[in-house]
Amino acid sequence: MQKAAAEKSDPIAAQLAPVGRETVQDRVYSELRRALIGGLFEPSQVLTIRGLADALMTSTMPVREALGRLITEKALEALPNRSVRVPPITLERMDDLLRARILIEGEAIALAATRMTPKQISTIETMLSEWDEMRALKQKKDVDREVTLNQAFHFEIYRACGSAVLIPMIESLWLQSGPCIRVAIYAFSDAGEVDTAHYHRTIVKALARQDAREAREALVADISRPFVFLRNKLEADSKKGTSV
Amino acid sequence: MQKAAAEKSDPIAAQLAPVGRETVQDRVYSELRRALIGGLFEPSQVLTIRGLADALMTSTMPVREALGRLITEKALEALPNRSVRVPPITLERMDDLLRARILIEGEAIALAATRMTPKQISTIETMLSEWDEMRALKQKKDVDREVTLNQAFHFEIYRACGSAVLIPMIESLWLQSGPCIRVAIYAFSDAGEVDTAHYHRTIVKALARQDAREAREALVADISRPFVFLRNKLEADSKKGTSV
DNA sequence: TTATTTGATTTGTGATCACACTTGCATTGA
DNA sequence: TCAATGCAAGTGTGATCACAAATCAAATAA
Repeated sequence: MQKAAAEKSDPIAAQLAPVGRETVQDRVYSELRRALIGGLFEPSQVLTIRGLADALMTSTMPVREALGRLITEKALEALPNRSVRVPPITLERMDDLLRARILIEGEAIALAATRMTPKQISTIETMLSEWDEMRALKQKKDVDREVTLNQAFHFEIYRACGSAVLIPMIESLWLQSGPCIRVAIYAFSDAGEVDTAHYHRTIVKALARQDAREAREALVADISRPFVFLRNKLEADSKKGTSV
Repeated sequence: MQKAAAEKSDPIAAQLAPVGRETVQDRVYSELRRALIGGLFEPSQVLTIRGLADALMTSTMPVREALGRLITEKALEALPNRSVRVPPITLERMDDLLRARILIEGEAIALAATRMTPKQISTIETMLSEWDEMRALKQKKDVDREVTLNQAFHFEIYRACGSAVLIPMIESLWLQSGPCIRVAIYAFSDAGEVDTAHYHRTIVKALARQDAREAREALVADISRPFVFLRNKLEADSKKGTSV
């Protein structure tokens, strides 16, 4: 067992090649998670185990376990028929989600404000310029990249709060609001330009000053935007037609 | 298909006998959940799929899916060996859990304070007297019943907050702090009597007055107790012996 | 034409099997 | 005596199968 001997004598190499290999189940779970946060599935869409298994080139086994996990996180919904779908959007649910996000992400950024290192601050400052880059070549909106960049920015901050309890809850909330957000972003592009970078800049300034109160307020403004926008849109739509 | 016809013509009966039967997986999941919240497993205990399957008289399939779900909720922990255990108790984790619980359960009870109906208030008032009953025959402390009653009291309140997002998060937090709580309750009984009913009575009074602020403060006092108690105990223990 | 029924297909669930990896213990060697 | 080696039991993971329930479609009856 030369490999084990090498790991024992060289703990650094052991860390570089961690013993825990990635399972198929984890890959499927991450894949579905990414798709949900990015809003690649649309609300009320029904997912089948065999369908996903074919799409992900694996058997049904890893898929059903991943689906079960996503259901417990309320990222998916189990219908009484035993079929699973991505939860539909309702006004009540949106308000509920936004309130929870304000509460928890607000607390996380307040904690982060007092704990972020200069290095971490400069990391999120660098991210700001990426928005400018993206705006420079704004011939076509790259929604995927917007979502990814926005997510990276927020979680870089949340990670700094140092709470192993809050962060998974925030991930769960993003998972649940993913479908709504994607719809809202598409609605944004119809309604003209909206400057996410401006909101993020305000957040960075507050964090640089270690001003927890300002940071929280700026964050609330940032995450509220898509929700209030989508809410207005849905209410306008329901006025025009009686049906949803 | 007379059954389908009956359901279609009688939607009430359909609700009384919901089509979704309980699966074995759900039963296993609930069982493990209950055991964890009740603290029947001790911290750092390793659980095996086949062992649980035998204990629950089923095959490995429902167990592995239930374990996967509990791992995503951070109620259990996946070690790099691929074995799963109930997470060990650390001071950092306890503080982290308590802060999150104060934040979220505090918000839930504040919402509930403005929404609870007189009927709901009287329900939790009834629960208070059960504590007195239990204290009457206090020859032996019935920890299981204490845990169950405490849980029923709190969730009767949380349900009234009307948030489909906050309640699952609270359940997840209870799942995570279950093992700690059990340890703390046993420590309580060593340290003499502690009057849970007194704290609950204060909460009920505040809720009856629809005083959200008072209710939140009383709740914080209630849920903080086992944590600060256990914290003191752990710190005292670590002073006596260098090892944990 | 419309509503009902019947049959075929699809789908989720649970059990079992095969494989790879880990763990623990006994044997062997220095 | 002690460390290293090798074997055996145990464990998690993924695939496949069997079965029951649900869904859909065509065919039949009113």
